[in-house]
Amino acid sequence: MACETEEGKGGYWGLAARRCDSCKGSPALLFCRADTAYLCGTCDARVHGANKLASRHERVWMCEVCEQAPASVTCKADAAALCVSCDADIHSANPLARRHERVPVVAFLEPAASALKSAAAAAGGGGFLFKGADHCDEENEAEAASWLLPEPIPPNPTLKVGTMEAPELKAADYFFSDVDPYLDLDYASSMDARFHPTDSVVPVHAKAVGGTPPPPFLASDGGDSTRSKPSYSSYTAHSLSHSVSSSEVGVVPDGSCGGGVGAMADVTNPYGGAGRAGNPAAQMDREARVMRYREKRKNRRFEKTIRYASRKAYAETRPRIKGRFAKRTEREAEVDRMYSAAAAALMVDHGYGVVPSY
DNA sequence: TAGCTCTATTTAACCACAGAGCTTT
DNA sequence: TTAAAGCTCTGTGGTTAAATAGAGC
Repeated sequence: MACETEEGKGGYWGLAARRCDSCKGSPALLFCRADTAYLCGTCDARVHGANKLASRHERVWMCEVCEQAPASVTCKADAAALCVSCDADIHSANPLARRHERVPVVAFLEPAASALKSAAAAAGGGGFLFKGADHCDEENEAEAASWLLPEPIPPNPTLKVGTMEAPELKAADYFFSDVDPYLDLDYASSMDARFHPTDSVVPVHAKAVGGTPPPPFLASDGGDSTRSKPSYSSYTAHSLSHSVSSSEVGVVPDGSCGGGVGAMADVTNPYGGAGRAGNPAAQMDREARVMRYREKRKNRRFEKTIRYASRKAYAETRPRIKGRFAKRTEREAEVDRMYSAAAAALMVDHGYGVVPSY
């Protein structure tokens, strides 16, 4: 799948990617600091493979968002290399984005293709670079991208998957490697509805801290909190998810689309609306929505999360018959009540306060 | 190559009940 | 306007039947 299209169409959203300073034809893939030049993969290999001195030129990837400037930081949460401008724009958008851990981009000396492979390996195969090598992902991305592209783009029969010398790969495989086939740009509203804040916390915890949200569980590896998995903490998972959704909605309104229905309608008809692709406002809106979607996708969790720890506790202690919940017998209920009363009294005696009766 | 059988894997439904949230008084 | 009572709905986990996929003949 190639996002890059015929000459003149340029990069995504109609924003032309910066052209290679050498061949003037292909989109620039990287920036050579020594030469102060933007180069495509082919020209990079040619220029920096010419001699030993040239091969020691430090190069950095282009910004994955604007494709106009060299990347200056790598955002771990977004798994994307960003230029100064895009970094500022994106990470000042909302509180969650501001928490993204970013590290200065590391220049590389090896040829672009090798650097890509290294980056892909470093990302554990799931990184933002070189994902086009995965055929299944490529198909899914193709489908997803087909929903997003402002205009239908015929597949490029000359493009081979994983052929890194094809600079066209960059725009598609780098940028859309994050696009989920289950594209749902209206995800925020639906999730907001589903996880209403008033129903998203374990009540006991919320009360215990007097309304102040407990600190989120951090990843055991000490990594950045934006990507950490909560360990048995429904509060963390859902309060975080909600904050993402609500903040995104606040930052990037759907504009003229008029809410969820409109947004979805726009997605389902990406080619609709004559002249939309050429409408800067529409493009910006589209860009914002895709960015919002990517942000959500980064925080999406597929593992089961527990919203109510107390209910989990009840469920685990509840009698079952062939896996199904069974009614407690009167005797069991009586024992349970006695135990609960005794436990409550014990806790009161020790100053723990009264716990909800089982 | 199509059709059938068998095996392995995945998915969804079922159950009772505590508690949140809403409505009524 | 506030508080209390009553009602409705949600979420929780282990088991199992049903559905699906794959292999072999």
